[in-house]
Amino acid sequence: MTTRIFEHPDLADIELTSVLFALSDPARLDLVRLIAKDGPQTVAACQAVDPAAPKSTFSHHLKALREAGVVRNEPHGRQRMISLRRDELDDRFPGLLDSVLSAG
Amino acid sequence: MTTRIFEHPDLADIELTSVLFALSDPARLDLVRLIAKDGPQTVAACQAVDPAAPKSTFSHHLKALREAGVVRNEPHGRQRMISLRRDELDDRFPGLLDSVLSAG
DNA sequence: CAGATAGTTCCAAGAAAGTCGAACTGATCG
DNA sequence: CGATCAGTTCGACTTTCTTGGAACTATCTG
Repeated sequence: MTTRIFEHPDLADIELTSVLFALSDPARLDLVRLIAKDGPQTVAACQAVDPAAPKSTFSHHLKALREAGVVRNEPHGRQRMISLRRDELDDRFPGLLDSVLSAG
Repeated sequence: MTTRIFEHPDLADIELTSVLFALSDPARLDLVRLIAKDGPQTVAACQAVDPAAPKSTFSHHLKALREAGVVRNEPHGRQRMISLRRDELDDRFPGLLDSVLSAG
């Protein structure tokens, strides 16, 4: 199913340690960097960060980021759009995303 | 052995994902908060964050933080002092520690 | 309706982390 | 020196992550 609406944690329920964990994987961090830079992307476009990886692996990383509250995953026609919950995260953890994204 | 000198990663070798991972555990994050607030502490004093936890468990967390480059662990008489590598981390990942520590 | 497309979910296997008791070691104190 | 103290390391066990192939589902296109 492509079009199902996923659960996303409420802003207030997002935990710092979960966010840190989600960002602590290089593949996931690369993905977050991509959508931070280029804006919302389809899953296929996101996969550009590691074209060799199987779809299922990628989907798992997306799930981890979504459940941690880092990313939104919403139906968009026959595709899905992945977007960063930037404003929300900035609100809840001021400066966190900025420092992570600007880190060399 | 209490007095052995441990390896600590050079600042340049500290990786963002490793730091994020080290901080993604609640027990370790609590510990980092403690020494950020109260300054360098002996291991025993650090254990105040979770007095019920066995020493060995605690020691493993310390090792994880040390190897990630978050913390320094140095001999001090018959004890050891645990200190936050704050200036170094601020230098390498500006704003990161501040945002993590100030997060509610 | 038949394909093709875009992703997810299921399942299993391997890798990595966390947990904790027990043994160990170096420094200090009597 | 012998005992104690402060912490680390070892070893075994359990849990959680990661990975990836295969099956599945929904949507769009012809």
